[in-house]
Amino acid sequence: MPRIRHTSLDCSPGCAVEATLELIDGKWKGVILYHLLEGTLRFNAIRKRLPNVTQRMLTMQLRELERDGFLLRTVYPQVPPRVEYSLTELGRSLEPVIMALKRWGDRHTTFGRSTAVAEAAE
Amino acid sequence: MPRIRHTSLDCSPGCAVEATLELIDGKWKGVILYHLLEGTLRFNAIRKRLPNVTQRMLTMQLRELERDGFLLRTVYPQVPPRVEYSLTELGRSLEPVIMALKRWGDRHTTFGRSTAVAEAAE
DNA sequence: GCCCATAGTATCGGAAATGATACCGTCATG
DNA sequence: CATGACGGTATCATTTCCGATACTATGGGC
Repeated sequence: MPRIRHTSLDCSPGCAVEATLELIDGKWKGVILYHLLEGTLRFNAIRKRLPNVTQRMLTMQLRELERDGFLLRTVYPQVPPRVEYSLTELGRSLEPVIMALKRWGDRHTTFGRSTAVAEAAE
Repeated sequence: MPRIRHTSLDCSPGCAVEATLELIDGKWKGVILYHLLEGTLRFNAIRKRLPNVTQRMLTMQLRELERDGFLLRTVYPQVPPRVEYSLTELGRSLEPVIMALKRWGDRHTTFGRSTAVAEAAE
């Protein structure tokens, strides 16, 4: 069952904030989008970057992202199968959002400390 | 019960993205932060801006935001009580994130269409 | 004496999100 | 003939989130 879409127009300007959040919410979507910003990736390639995601969850998140128009799923009819995921224009339009999230995380969470070094060298 | 904090350092650079998302996730936090960017607000003032939030949920979200250091809760010992919420420095540091979310929402969701007009007039 | 305003708590329950585990098809390789 | 790679499904259990509703304290005004 898909998550509740933003159907009720009952809120103030801040609503756009929640609307966006809803779309990229879901435990793994943020990171998935982040990694796809760097280019096309195969299913297992994404999996390797997300050590704790289960196959099921990854599939689900990818399908939702596809449904929302953020990414394109290309199946090559080979054996073993080959499936590639890449961002659409709409997906790439999220870059400022993703990068804002990452930048904040780098500066203000314990996660960021490691990569903050690399970024400081910019 | 508080939500799971980011305790496991098991992920790649994209992790900062998720870490940030986790902090501002929770159905109302985004909008709350957005409204508080404009200044201090009392409990019921926030409530009026979020027509669909229940008292319980609003309290919970505010407490989590306070716990995470994003806002300050000031109680004035009066009757009837008066409680004011304002952003901390850390809270204000989220402004780029919130605004990126809002901007994207304004441009790409049906929510945005109305406020997009006002923004276009800038 | 009763009601109102403010800012909450307490309790219950249902729905949604996530996790664990097992299974599937096909071809190439050993 | 068995095994492994790839990209999944199916099923079940659990965790977490969220909503509805009722209840609370206190002082002032009627």
